[in-house]
Amino acid sequence: MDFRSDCPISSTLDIIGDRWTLVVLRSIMVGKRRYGELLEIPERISTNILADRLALLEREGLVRKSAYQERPKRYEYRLTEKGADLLPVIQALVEWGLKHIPCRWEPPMDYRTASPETFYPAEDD
Amino acid sequence: MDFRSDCPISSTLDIIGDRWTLVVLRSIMVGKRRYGELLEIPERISTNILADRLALLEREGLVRKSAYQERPKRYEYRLTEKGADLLPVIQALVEWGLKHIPCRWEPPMDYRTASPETFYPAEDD
DNA sequence: CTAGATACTTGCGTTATGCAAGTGACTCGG
DNA sequence: CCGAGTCACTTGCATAACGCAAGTATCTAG
Repeated sequence: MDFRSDCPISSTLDIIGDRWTLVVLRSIMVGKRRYGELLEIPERISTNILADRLALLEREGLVRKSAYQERPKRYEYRLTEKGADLLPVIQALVEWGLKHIPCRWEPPMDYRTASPETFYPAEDD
Repeated sequence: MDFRSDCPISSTLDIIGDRWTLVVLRSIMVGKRRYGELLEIPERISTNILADRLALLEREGLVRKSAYQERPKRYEYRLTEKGADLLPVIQALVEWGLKHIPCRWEPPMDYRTASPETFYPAEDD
């Protein structure tokens, strides 16, 4: 990974600063863990972009892929601590959106005030 | 502006979710107000992208362009309340970057804990 | 052994970004 | 009044990212 500068803002954006990465992360946070589930989000992400973003998130250590069953082998994606730590960014986006864009869907309050730890319950496997 | 969904997260990202917009906003927050100053940021933004992002920020009402002198007429860009309200997003990006990316430049603490009002001192003109 | 489900990959056209060079308004020194 | 300089962009063109549709690979149930 090379960064545009050593500013922590631009560097973070070098990793997650595009149209889709945080949307995928948000979706995992609200419980969508499988590729098929993620394809069904209302933003209509396309298959190649989703695969690409999941690979990027895994490569950057924000998400971990693990088999949740054998025969047939199926995988799910879960947040790591590094990924869950983006919750404050996402929460700040929620607050800005609700204040400045009319008629947005309002997430439940417990999501808006949750802490990152809520989203990586078991780092074991 | 059309949005991918009515989720406040994806909608906010529809406006500012690219590689450059928040970097420009950050630069304005730390006191760079003129086109020429903004061109000198360490991330090396190109002229067309900067002009494009400034136009977008103005169109979306996050930034206001105003003449700071006549003869020769010169303009500067200042945050509106709507733009300054993105400070929490930027601060969250700072904290994540400092925690998870090694060797980043560390902004002064008063920037990291400031509130949006700091950045739109006078809405008059 | 064939249909269906899951999880991707490939191809290809459109949009966004990056780099270099050019333009237009103004100002100042001679 | 003329030419050089500054500021704030704009234009042209090449590369990278995104969006859509279709195809592939693996497994499983019937």
